[in-house]
Amino acid sequence: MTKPRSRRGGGRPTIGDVARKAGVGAITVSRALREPERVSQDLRRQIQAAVDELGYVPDPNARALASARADVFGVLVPSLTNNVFAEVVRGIYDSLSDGPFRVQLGNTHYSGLEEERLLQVFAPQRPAALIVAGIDQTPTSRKLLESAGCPVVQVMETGPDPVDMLVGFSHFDGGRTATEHLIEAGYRRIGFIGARMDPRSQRRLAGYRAAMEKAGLFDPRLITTTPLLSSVTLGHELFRDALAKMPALDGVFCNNDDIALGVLFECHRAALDVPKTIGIVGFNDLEMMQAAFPPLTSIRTPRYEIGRRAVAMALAAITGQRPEQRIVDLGFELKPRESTAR
Amino acid sequence: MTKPRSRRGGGRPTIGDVARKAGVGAITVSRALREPERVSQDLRRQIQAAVDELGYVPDPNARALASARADVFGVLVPSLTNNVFAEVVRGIYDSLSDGPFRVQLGNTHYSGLEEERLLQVFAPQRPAALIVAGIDQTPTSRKLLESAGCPVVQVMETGPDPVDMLVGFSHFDGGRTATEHLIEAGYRRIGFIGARMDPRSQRRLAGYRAAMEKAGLFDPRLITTTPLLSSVTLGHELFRDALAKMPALDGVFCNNDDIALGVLFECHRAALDVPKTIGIVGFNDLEMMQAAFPPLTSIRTPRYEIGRRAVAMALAAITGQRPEQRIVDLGFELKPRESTAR
DNA sequence: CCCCTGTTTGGTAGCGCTACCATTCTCCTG
DNA sequence: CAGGAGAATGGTAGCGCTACCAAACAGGGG
Repeated sequence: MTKPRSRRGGGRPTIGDVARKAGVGAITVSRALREPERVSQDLRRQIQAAVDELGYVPDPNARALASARADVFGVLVPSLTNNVFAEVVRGIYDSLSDGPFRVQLGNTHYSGLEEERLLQVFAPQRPAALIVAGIDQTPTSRKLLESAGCPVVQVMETGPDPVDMLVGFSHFDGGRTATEHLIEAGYRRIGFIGARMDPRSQRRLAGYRAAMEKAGLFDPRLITTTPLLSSVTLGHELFRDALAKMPALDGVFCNNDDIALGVLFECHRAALDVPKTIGIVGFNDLEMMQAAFPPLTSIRTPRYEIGRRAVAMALAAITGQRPEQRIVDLGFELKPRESTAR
Repeated sequence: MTKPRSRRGGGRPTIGDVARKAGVGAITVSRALREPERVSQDLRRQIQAAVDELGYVPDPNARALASARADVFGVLVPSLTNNVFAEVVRGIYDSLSDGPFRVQLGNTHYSGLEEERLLQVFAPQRPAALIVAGIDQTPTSRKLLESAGCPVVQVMETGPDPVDMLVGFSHFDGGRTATEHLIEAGYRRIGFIGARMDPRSQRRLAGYRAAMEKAGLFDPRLITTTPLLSSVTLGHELFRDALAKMPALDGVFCNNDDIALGVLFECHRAALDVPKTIGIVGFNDLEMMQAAFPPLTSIRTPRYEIGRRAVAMALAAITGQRPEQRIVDLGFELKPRESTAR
C-alpha cells in the first residue's frame, strides 16, 4: 500500500507531470529540454505544449544532483565596489543571462587566503566553469583550480602559464605606455602614485620604472604608495606627500583613475596648472575621465569585454570546442587628453 | 545482484561515509551538522572528527532537493556597476559570508519586466529569502514575491505597504532636505538635474518640488532631466542645457553624485564660481564628494548598512524571530560642504 | 514494578532529475 | 528477405540528502 504522495516540494509541476500530460516518458521530456535535436519534431511540440500549459520550470538542484554537474559559473573577484571589477562582472552576467547558467559570485577582498577559502567552497559544487581574477593564486588555490574538473578562466592579466585559459592585458605594458606618453609630452620628473598595491598595481609600477630607467629619469623618491584601499581622498593626500618629497615634480602616473581624480582636485586647490605645471595620467579610463576639467589622460582597459570573452571561452570549452588560443590579450588603449597636452 | 556503486559524483565523501567512519547513522550526522544541540556531546565530537578527517563538505544540491529549501538569498538590483547598488550588495555579501547561505544575484537593468523574468526564475528555486530593490514592482512581480513562501525584504526606500519587510530611507525627504539646504544658504533659482529618472529619482524630484513650492520658488523650467543612464558627462551636458534655458540659475540639486561632479567640472570650464555663483548639491555622498574641489555638499545615504540590515532582518525571520518592526527607516544625512557655503 | 513521558538515535522512503542500458522501430545492405 | 546499423524512446536505478516516523533508552510517578 503506497502512501499518497505528499509533495514536499509544494506542488509545483515536475518532469513526471509534463511527461504524463504529453503522453511520453519522463526521460524523453528531459532530453527534449536539454538536447532537442535528439527528439523527434512531433514529440518536441507536444512536450513544449505541456511545459507551457503546466508552467513547468526544471529544478536546478535535482538536475545538479542527478548529473553531478551544476549549471553554475563560479566567479571570484577582489572587490564588488571597485568599478573595474563591477564592469567585468557585468560582462559576465550579460553574457550568461539568457542561457541556463547561473552565476555564483565570491568577493576575495584582495586576499589570497580568502580566495582559497572560497575555492574550497566553490570547487566541490562541481561548477560548469570558474572565472577568477588575476594570476597570482596561492599554490593551494592553483591546485584547487587545476583539479576542479571544469574550464577555468583567469582574467584581467596576461601571462605565460595560465591554469587553463586567460583573458586580459598587460599591466606592465600599460604602465610603461602611460609613462612613455608623459615623457614624450615633455615631462621629466614624473611621479608614480598608487594605493593598495595588488599584483596588478605592482606590474604597472614595474612598467613605469622600466620606462623611466630607459629614459634615464628614474629616481626611487618619485614613487609614493600606500597599502590602503584606493580612494579619491587618498589621491590628493598621496600627491601632497609626493610634492613634499619632490617639489619639482612635473607629472604623475596614477595607478588608477580615482587617484588621478584626487590629484586633479589637489592641483585645483593648490592652483597648479594642469597640464602646464603638472601632467596627469590615470589608469582604466572610467567614464568621468573625459568629463573632467581638464579632461584626464588615461589608459582605457577592456573590462566589460574581458568578462564577455571569458564567458565565451568557457562556454566553448564546455561544449567541447576548446578554443585553440588559450591566452587572449585584449590590449589597452592610451587616451591622450588635455591633462598631458603641454 | 546489486551493481557496484559507480560514484557518479566523482568520489568525494558523502554523509554516509562520515556516518560509517563515526559509527553512527547517516541521519545523525545530518543532525549533528544542522542542529548540534539535538545530538549528544560524545557523538558530536566523533562526527566532527570524521568530518575533518574525510574533508567532508555537504552537497548543497542534495540538501536543497531533500529539504525543498535552498540555502540561497535571491538578490535583485537594477545595476551592478552603479556604486550605490554595489554598496548594498557588498553589505549583503559581507553579512552572509560566514554563514551557510549563498547569494544569487540578478541584474534587472532598471526594467520591471526583467525583474519579473528574474523572479520567475528565482522563486521556484525556493530561496531562503529574497531581497529586491525598490517598492515599485509590477503587479505580477508583487504576486510572485507574496507567494514565494520566504521572507522578502525590499530595500532602498520607505513606504507604507511592503510585501513583507522594508529597509531604506525616504527619497522624497532627501530631495526636500537638499533643496531646503540650498534655499537656506540663500540660493533662489535652483535647478533640478537628473538622469535615468527611476522611481527613486522621481521621488527625490517630488521632494525638490515640494520644497521649492513651499518657498514660492518653483518654476517647471528649472527642471532638466533625461531618460539616459546617469554619467558625469551627462551631468555637464544637462547643466549646459539648464543654463541655456535659465541663464540666471544660481544653484542645482543633482539627482546623484555623478551628475553633481559633471556640473562641477562644467563650472570650472565655464569659470563659474562655486559656491558664489552656483551652489551644488549631490545625492548619495560617494567618497569623491568630500575630496572634490571645492568639496561638494551631498546627502549621505546608508547603502552598505541597508544591505546588512536587510540580511539581518531576513535571517531573523528565517529563524522564527520575525522582527516586530517590519519597516526600518535608516534615514540619511545632509553633509553641507563648501559647494553650498555662500 | 509498570506505565508514561521525554530524549536520543536510527530506518525507510522519497525529493526531481539524469546516466545507463534495453527496447523498439525504421531503413539499408547483400 | 535475413541481418545489421542507427535513430528514437522508455525503464530502472540511483545522485546525496532530509522528513517522517519508529525504536530504544532513561527517569519519575503511581
